[in-house]
Amino acid sequence: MLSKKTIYALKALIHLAGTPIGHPVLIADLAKDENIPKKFLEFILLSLRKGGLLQSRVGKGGGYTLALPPNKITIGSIVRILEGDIAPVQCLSTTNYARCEECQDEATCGIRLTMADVNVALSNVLDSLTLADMIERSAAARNKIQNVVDYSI
Amino acid sequence: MLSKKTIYALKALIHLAGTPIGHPVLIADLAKDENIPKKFLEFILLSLRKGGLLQSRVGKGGGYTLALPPNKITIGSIVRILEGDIAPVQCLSTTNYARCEECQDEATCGIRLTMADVNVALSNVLDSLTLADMIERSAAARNKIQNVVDYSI
DNA sequence: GTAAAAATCTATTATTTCTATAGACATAAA
DNA sequence: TTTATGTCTATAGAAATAATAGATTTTTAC
Repeated sequence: MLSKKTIYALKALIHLAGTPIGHPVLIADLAKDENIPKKFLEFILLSLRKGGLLQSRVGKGGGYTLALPPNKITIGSIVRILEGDIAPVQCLSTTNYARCEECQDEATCGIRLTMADVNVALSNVLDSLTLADMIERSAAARNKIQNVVDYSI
Repeated sequence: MLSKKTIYALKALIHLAGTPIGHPVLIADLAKDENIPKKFLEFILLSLRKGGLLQSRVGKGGGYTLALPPNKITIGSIVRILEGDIAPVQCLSTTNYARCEECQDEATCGIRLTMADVNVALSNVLDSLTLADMIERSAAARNKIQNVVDYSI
């Protein structure tokens, strides 16, 4: 289950993707528009910037913008930055590996060997989806509803 | 990331799968053999029993046994019992649905529409893997190592 | 060069979830 | 009727998540 932090990040990124290029968005505005606690959002945006997904400018006229086009920002990269990892067990993590206290021998641990499949499946789907997909799907759903409404009138 | 509770459950189930049919295992023995805090394990086994994966008998000669053959116990069912759910957002959960406070309209929420794909991928892999797979893979890995050792002598 | 606008940093608190423990209770077998 | 066992209720401790506060630095514009 994704944490609130990650959901906030996704909402913020979707918002930023919808603003014209060259127009930085203020933390305060983003917080107000998306109903995210401002100080918490500060921390989230900073993480995303350090993770390479956002650019920021300090001072008057500053704010946040995407560092990449939306179709180059994968959901996987977002989740990895905010949740620390994707792997179902830490002994499978590449970015955050730790030996599992619970098993004697990693090489023959059935849990690990099986969770490796889960890890691959999850990584594949998360890395194949992008911010652009999120926006497209939302728009497509809105269009569909709009058409149904038009017909029914 | 799976909680310790779920890892403990997997270890316990693997252990139970390895004991002869008709021989219930005591909580105390399981706790000792697998290095799981006894009281915590009690709670876990009870959850698994209520979830239909284990059978128990009270009193002398009692203990726990699997309620199903290992190839009928999916990893998905285990995770659902211990973690409550698999869905990445609660508004996609079938067993534990809750409306998400963060979105105005579920039908057009880009996060939800995208996470639906993740949910399907995750469910598919978790429901395709079973306790028997865990055991087989562990055995296969042990065999492989054994053979390598034999050759090298 | 000074004032205002903005992000950034450090620290702390509050809340929730996860992990673990204790003790009383119920059930079944010998 | 005693002993062995799982079951239940309650609670405590630890860790992670969510949120807040205030001081600091950077940049622009006047």
